[in-house]
Amino acid sequence: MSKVNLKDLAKALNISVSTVSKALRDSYEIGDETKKKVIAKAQSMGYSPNPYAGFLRNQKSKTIAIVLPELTNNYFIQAISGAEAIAHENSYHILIYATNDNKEKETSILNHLLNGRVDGVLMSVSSNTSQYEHINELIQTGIPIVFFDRICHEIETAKITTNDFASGFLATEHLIQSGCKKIAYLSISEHLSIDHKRKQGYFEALNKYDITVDNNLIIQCNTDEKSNIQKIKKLLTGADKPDGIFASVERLALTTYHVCKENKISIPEDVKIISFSNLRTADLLNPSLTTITQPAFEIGKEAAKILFKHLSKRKSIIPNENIVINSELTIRGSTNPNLK
Amino acid sequence: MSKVNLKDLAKALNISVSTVSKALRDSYEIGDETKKKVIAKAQSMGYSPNPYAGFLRNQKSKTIAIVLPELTNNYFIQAISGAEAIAHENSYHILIYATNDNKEKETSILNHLLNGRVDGVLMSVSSNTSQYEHINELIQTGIPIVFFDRICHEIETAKITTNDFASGFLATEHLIQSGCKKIAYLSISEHLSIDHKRKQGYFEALNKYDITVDNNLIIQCNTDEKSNIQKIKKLLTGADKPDGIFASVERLALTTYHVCKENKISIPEDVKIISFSNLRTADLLNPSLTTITQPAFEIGKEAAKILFKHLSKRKSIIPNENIVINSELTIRGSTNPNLK
DNA sequence: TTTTTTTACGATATCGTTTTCGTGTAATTT
DNA sequence: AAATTACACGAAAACGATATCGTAAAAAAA
Repeated sequence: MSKVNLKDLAKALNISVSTVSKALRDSYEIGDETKKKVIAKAQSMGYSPNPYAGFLRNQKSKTIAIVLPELTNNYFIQAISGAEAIAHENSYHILIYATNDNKEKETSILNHLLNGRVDGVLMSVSSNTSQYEHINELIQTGIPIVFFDRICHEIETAKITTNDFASGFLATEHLIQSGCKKIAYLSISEHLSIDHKRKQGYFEALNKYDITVDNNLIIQCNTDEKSNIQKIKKLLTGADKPDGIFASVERLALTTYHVCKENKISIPEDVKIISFSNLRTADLLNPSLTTITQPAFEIGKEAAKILFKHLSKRKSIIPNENIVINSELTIRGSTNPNLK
Repeated sequence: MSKVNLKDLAKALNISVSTVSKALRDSYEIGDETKKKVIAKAQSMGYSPNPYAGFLRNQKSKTIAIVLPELTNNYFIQAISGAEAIAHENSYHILIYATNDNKEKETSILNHLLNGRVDGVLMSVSSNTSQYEHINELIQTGIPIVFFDRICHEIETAKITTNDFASGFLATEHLIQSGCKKIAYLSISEHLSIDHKRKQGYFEALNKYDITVDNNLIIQCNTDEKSNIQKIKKLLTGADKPDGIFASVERLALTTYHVCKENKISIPEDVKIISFSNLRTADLLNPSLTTITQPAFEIGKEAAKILFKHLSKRKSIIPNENIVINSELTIRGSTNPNLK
């Protein structure tokens, strides 16, 4: 009913607060009989320790933050889900924050975390973040951070990614082997390392097959859906249209699908599409979408595991480490008419 | 760098801790000059108040919990996203918990919240929850709960839902008007009020058009995907197969799509499908899916707003209230071959 | 001038834990 | 019997911020 604290318990048992506390924490200083009595009473009175009092005392909050560009994104949600599973195993709590891909909000959120509200942070940076003082400040305060997916190379800590370069290469090579000669790349942001690596993979594949890079085929997209539609429409209805598209993220592939539908461009006949994606309905789309799928759940789990490993060691400095978990190519109808 | 507290600030300024505290909270007791000095120093030393100290003092954590059956669900994610927006406006923090649709985990999570870790809870109950002591206990501790979507009628508080009955009716009527004579209902759980209401709407529509209810067409599904596939396959390949399916939740519609694909059953020619769904790719599916879409983002916002309204009033008891935000029917290819 | 009020600040208790240290009793050693 | 050690517990000081109360000095009222 009303909240029971140690004092109430002590009064009910006619012993001191410190004895109750020690009994509940199974201290060697307390006799077995007393321990039993205390535990029984705690049970019957429904005692549950006030978390904040403990945090104040030990400076440990048993809480981590997950900071992400957006929530309505299949990849991030799966990653959160993986991290949640590990957090629950470790009796940790998760605070969640969305930056809306906005550096100001991101900075504001990190500043709110400076004061010890959380013991550690899992983070994917926003796509327009190119300076990192706000992140460094957090680390210098002694709050460890683990990056996943949209990482910061400039900061020394653990980073979990997928094999972006190799996957970018593979995706592009798959388009080439499917007969594409003119392949466009839909870029999400020039500031993001993942985008850069995927694009490098794309270049490498073009190079291997002696295809010259055409800068007009590299479309710089952003978070503004309408402008993306414009750009992709222009690309697909222009004079020099591509026969293959490699979308760096799921959202851009879906936009492309919409543009194609709108303009009666048929996939894969007119243009083949491949995309990084964690869409569960990829195989139900019209046509089904060929994807590079990241093991998002595993990536979330791994990031959380590394963070907890260091938290339990009371080491706030996480040494630099790059962990790569490979993505998988699944060929479907958007690159192969037989699988449509 | 290292964390600065009030004491450090006081020492640096050569004034007392209480003066610093009051100056920062803009108390009338403190002179303007002192205030300015304090604020400037706080800025320059990077002072940020320790949240837990304040919580201990005022018993307010500025944190709420969102407790959900699962995270990898479009509806819930949009709802979280809506709640997050409101929470951020109110400078509140969000703890997130997934019950995995498991009553034990749900109970364990709520028990962890009993001790004042959060000021309030937004919740969608797990589908196998039929007893509510764990929820009542939380409320009696003085922690208000607002339900959304999967609500508990038995508990007196605010509840946000969509017009489940009317939408169930509308969905079924749409199938009937599209020519269906034998309509199956895919139920998610017999314990859930949303399922019950949607089913009642289904009954009502059948009744209006003089179609007798056939219990063999009401398929009781659950969280086990494999068993659902079995049941739906049996339904669609059996002797008495339906020509229309109303899926109570998105997941079951997607399972049905998979079963149809696997067994060469064509939608909408062989069977028409309508479903409650918040899938962003509904119009890109093959065929595009006719949906009843809940305004999930709005529902999350509304739930959070109501909770915060009561939290600011310091009233821990939220009077019973049923708020309904209507869903929208979008007709697409799965019920209309022309829109395929 | 004396008294009252206002202004501006400091000392301190408090929130609920944990933990260090102290202490009285009983058990063991010399 | 005296001295030492172990045992079981209590008192009290933290953790950091806040709010109540008290009190000098200055200002206003008498």
